[in-house]
Amino acid sequence: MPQLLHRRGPIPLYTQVKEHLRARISGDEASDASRLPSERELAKELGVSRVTVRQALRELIEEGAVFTAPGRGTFAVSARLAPATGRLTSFTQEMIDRGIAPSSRVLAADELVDAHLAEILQVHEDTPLVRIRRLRLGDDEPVAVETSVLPAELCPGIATLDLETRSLYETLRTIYRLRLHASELVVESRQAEWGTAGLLHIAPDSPVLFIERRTLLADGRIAEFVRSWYRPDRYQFRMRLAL
Amino acid sequence: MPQLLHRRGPIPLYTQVKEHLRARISGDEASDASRLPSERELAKELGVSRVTVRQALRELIEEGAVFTAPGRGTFAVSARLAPATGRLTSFTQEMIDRGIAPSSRVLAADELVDAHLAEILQVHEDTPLVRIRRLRLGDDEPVAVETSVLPAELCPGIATLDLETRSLYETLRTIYRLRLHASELVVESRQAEWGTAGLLHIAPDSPVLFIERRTLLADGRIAEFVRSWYRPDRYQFRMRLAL
DNA sequence: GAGTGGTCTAGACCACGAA
DNA sequence: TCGTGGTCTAGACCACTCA
Repeated sequence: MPQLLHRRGPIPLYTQVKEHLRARISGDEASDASRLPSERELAKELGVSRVTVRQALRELIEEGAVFTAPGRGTFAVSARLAPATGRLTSFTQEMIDRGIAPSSRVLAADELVDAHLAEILQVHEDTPLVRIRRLRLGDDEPVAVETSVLPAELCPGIATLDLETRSLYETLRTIYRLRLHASELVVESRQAEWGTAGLLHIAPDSPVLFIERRTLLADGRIAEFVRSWYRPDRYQFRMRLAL
Repeated sequence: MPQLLHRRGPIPLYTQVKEHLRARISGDEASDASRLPSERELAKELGVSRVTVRQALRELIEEGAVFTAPGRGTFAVSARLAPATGRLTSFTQEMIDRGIAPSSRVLAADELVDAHLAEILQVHEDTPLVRIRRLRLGDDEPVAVETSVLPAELCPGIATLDLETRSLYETLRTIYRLRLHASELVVESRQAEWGTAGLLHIAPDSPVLFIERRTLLADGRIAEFVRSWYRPDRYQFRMRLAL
């Protein structure tokens, strides 16, 4: 058996096992719902413990790439693209995935104090906030209007940075070292207001997809509150969820 | 230390540890982002192995209830409701959570053969299909119109069962023993068609939240394809996602 | 340097499914 | 009956954080 696994390297063994299994699965595309070797066989074959194999399998299960059936075995979910469940992609990534060139135009970026917004962000009502309003474009056509509000202390000076080509998430992660943890979304169907309709080049009162998002840090603090209005013909919200 | 854990019972130890920790977290609501005892302490205190504690913690992390910081410790994400990430709740459950009494009226249930629908369900074009069209109500007011299409072989005779009080998911799970695995969703904002608008008691062309859903079995087969039209004032799509 | 979570090992017993 | 995944144990070493 080839020695594929690096035991001293920086990559955990179970990650290597996972990649090995992923390659194996996509190699066998022909066979439908093909069974993988048992956990014990894999452990022996790769020279690792069964616990390590199980950790690799657990992550593949979470991604929807395989499933287990107690008493029967582990099976690949083949013949389909299996995007990870419950993961959120940014506007930027979403556009790239669809083969559309994303860009942004900053309409406004200012600092303010607002009791209502402070309550939404769960900070004291006189906390300074940053508000960024952007027009999101796909292939240079308007796709969405987006207003982000953040506590100023989390990202001092963000309004002066380049927010037209860089993703806001990337900026928060790399420049401000914030560990973004989860998002809470509310998705609605609404009528476009006059101003929004004008920016999106649609008729006032025509339907828009309205998404409200709060992004949380690992410790539960709220990093940003975003309201987005999407042109329904240019953007649909897609998601894969576990049951 | 009290003997809280049943070792012979049907409930896995790590589940009991998880519930113990959950109770402990919600007990300490006052202390903010409070640190939990270390994994080794918990293991000793509860008389289980560290691996078992880690499995409990892993599930709490997935639910967003705690987070870990290597070298520092494990912390509760306190002072907030932390719904599980990436989980989908049924219409029935969603209404109950909001304190609204859900019900349904079956508008039509028939068997058909349709090449276009068969393609969506990824079955042969002359496969018999079942189509169920329902009006979903909350506190006896119309909330949504929903059309479900399923391969007839997966659920023979379903059209004759009670679909007004029982959830369709529950019926598929308990009566037909189908293991529902994941859903793929597309959420859009649309104008209401004439017939849909009438059923929902809204004006034609007013915005509706349109959700298209394909539910997959563990082996990748498609169990159902659902199109739903929601009244935007009575239903918003809520979700918590990992980043 | 002491304590933390992250990784890894070599065993063990159980319930379940298939032959 | 035999093999499967599910659960559980008692250890071990590592990189990291914090005092």
